[in-house]
Order: sequence, then structure tokens, then C-alpha cells
Amino acid sequence: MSSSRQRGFGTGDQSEGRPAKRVSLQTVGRLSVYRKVLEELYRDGAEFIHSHQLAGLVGVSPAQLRRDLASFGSFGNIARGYNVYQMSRTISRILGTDESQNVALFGVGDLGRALLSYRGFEERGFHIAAAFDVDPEKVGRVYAGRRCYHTDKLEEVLPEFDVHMAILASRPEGLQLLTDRICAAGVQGILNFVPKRVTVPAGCFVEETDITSKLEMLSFLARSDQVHDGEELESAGPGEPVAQDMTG
Amino acid sequence: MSSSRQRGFGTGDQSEGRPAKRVSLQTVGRLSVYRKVLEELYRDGAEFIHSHQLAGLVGVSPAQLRRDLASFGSFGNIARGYNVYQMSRTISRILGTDESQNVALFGVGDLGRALLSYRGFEERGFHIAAAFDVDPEKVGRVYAGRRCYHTDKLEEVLPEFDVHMAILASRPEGLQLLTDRICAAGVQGILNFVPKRVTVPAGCFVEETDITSKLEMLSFLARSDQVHDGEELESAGPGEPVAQDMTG
DNA sequence: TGTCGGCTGTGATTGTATTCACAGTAGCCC
DNA sequence: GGGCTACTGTGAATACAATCACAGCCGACA
Repeated sequence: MSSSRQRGFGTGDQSEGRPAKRVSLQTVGRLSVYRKVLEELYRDGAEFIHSHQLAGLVGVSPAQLRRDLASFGSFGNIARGYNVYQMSRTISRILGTDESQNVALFGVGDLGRALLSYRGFEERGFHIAAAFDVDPEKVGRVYAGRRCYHTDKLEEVLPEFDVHMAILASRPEGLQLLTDRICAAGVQGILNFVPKRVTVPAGCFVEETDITSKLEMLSFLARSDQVHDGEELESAGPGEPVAQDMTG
Repeated sequence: MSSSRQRGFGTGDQSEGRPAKRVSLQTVGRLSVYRKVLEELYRDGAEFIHSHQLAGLVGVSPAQLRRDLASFGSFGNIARGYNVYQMSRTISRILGTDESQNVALFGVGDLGRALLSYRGFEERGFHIAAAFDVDPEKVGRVYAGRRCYHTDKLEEVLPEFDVHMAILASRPEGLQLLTDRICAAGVQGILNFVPKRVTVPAGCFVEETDITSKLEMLSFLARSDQVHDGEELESAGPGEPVAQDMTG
């Protein structure tokens, strides 16, 4: 729902005659989780793991785990299971995070600064190489080791740092124009924290991260659960036809 | 994929014999977007809107929009479309955000402070009423108007503020124990920013927000797109069977 | 007041994700 | 070496989400 491509997509034509498998975004999202857990397992000294064990740890069904992995080839040893280290490495290669890649940050407000000091990015192969803002107060300053450039300079700076991914944490004004420029400068992936939808040209991808929307979903779930438990909400609980007459 | 309930769920038995409709989480997520756009439209003075217009604005198909709304009853006027104001209000009621509700924040680190100063929550009906941390430096201080309590005091403080939703932005250590306590204290919805999976009892819900995971998805998408465009990656591009022999 | 255009709400259909269930087999034990 | 166990990988089946397509209706306009 949040990606610019809703559906599965081809993973490239195979040189062999094998049919091009299609991988869904949800599968990719789960791969990411698998890898995280596998790394913990590796640190704990585990060498092999079975699908039902790993599935239990990440909270999916064993069948789904096997299916996800099978999208990319044959990973497991029938009797011993999956090699923890190899599989972690393999998923990294699939995700493209086996080598660290540079990321640009747009908007050095509260959220931007929090992201700059977030260690999780480095740990998983992403390095915020440069920050951008339009505020003259901020331009030229160094935040957590990263210099802040003026947004107008992005066409010069992005190639300099070989950046192909960007994080948007700026003001909503002019966001689409900014996005257009970023894409034109060679960025292919955009993680958008600004609660404003942007569109990107073909070949680029956006992930929206509207945290308030997640709170709204939780609010709905908690509410519907109350109703489910037998208590009837007097005023328009979910499931009730709350719209009586909207014809104005 | 990130909620504790993967599937659709009943929305409560209807008093009439009408079958209990099931609403998927994805529908709820879209409702949230609809409402956001409807509010902008309302500010711009729009009174009625047709499904294809609104659908175009939020980037879904008109059929899907109508289907989403129909899950909750009959909203529209056949000839004039949907009443912008009424529909916005109605979705708020469905989501449970028609009245402001209090939220608790756990962890006043960089991210926690960014969330405290984020205006988007208030705008959409969520008020961070209290913050918690274990750091004696932080306990007792006031951040953006909100006092920081010691995490040990949550059982006292949460009922005091009538809190039923929580945001986790703390250290990963002991996160599950913290979550258990929070749920026991009456919280039904948890938004988890910590990159560590937690489980909750029945009747509670978690939404995971692993931002690095989103970057990984983007990395994969950008990469697979390169392959798609004809360029063959020499080393294990997505779609290639990257796992040769994992039998150790 | 009658006719017509175009919209909503929804049954039917299609497409996709997940689960089931099992064939085939690697490793282990004797 | 042979037999047994239980795991993977995958075709088949199921469940679910999105789309199609149209009946029925509302309001506009003559």
C-alpha cells in the first residue's frame, strides 16, 4: 500500500529458460526480518536452523518461510536445515545490503537529527553520508559527523557521495518538486517520513512511513476488539453503519 | 505483516441479522489516507466528491475506494457523491479518533524526543500525555511540555492519564518485559519503533515500524530494477539462485 | 413531470498470497 | 550398507484482496 509498485514484479529475465519468478514486496519485507533474526542466531553460535524453528522466532508459518526462500533458489539442506551464516549473507546479497551504501537525508529537524544519530542504519549497511536543509542556520553545520548542505546543492553533492537512496524528513511544502529533483539526480529509492504523498518516475520507488496512520490503525483495532468482546458501543462502533444520511 | 493479527477480523455482531463484515487491515490503513485527503479537501471548501476523484487523489482505484467504504455502510449519495465533511467525521469515528486520546511514550532518546515534538500526532487526535525512561538524568525533566516519569511508575501513571496506547522507543533490552507490563496496565495498542519483535496477549495489538527494513526493501527494489532493465549483475542479483551449496 | 446521464453499491470474476500435504532425500544409527 | 526419521521444496488447494461490470437509483434539466 505504501510502495509505488503495489504488485509483484519480475526479477529479471533468467539467462536459462527458467521462468522469471515474481517476488512480492511482502516477501522482501519478511526477508529483512529473517536476516535480522539470523544475525542474532549467528552471534549466539547457531550453525544450522530448521524452517519451523526460524519461523517460530519471526512469527510466520514454516511453509511461508520455505516459500519465501524458495523464491530465490534452493537454500536448505534437507536433513540439517538452513546454514545460518550462509543464509544471512545470501539475504544480504538479495537485498543489496552486503556492501554499505550511502544515503542522503533531507530535512534536519527533530526527526532528521534523530535519524542522524540512529545507529541501526550503519549496523545494517546504510550510511547517511550527507544531510540537506534550506535553513541558513543549519547549512554548513555538522550533525553527528555529517555535514549539512543547502538543498539547492543536491545535484552537486549527491553524485559526489555516490548516493542512490534518500530519506525525506523535511517540511511538506514543495515536497514533490524536491522529490523530482532527487530522482533526476539518480536516486532510485526514497523513504518518505513526510505525511504527504509523492509520486516518482518509473524506475524509482517510494516507501511511505506515516506513523500517525499506524496509530490510527491501532486505535481502530483496539476499538473493534471491544465491540467484538460483546460490549456494544453506543456511538458508531466499527462495523455499524455509522453513516446515516450524507446526502446533505 | 506487522500486526499481531494478520487477518481480517469480525467487526462485531450486528444487532440485525446482517452478516458480520470482515475488514482487512489494509482497508483500515487506506481509510486513514482517505481521511487525511478529505480534511485537505474540506479546508479547500469542497462539499462533495466522487469516488473516482478521491481515488485519484489518494492513488487507489475507484472500485477499491467504494469497496472500502462499503465495508462500513452506505456512505454516498448516488448522484452527488460523498459528502466531504460527513465522510471525514465518519472515518474518524470508525478509527476512534473523533475524540483526542492519550498516548504514552517509552524511551526519551533521540527518537523519543523527536516524537514528542512531532505535531502530526495532535493534529490527528493523539496526545502524548506522559513519557517514561529509566535514565535518572531524564526522569523528572519536562520535554516539550510533557513530564518524564520513571518506567517503574507506569502502573500508577498510565491509569492517571487514562492511557490505552503506547509508543515504544526505548532500548531493546527487556523490551518484552516492558511490553507485558504495559499491556497488563490496560494498554491495547502498541506502536513499536524498537527493532525487536514483541508479542502481546489477545486483545492487544502491535504495529512494528522497522525503518531500516524499509530501506532494505527499497534497496532490493532499486537493485531488481537494474536487473530488469537488462543489465545483468555479475554477483547474485535478485532472481538469481544465489545459494549454491549451503550444506556446510 | 418525464427522461437521461452518470454515479454508487455490490455480485461475479480475476488475481495473488498463504497454507496444505506429500514426494523425494540427506543424514543418522545400527 | 540399509533402513528410518524428519526435513525441504513444491504442486495443489484454499483463503483473501482487487477489479470488473452492471443494476438501480438520484438529481438535473427540459
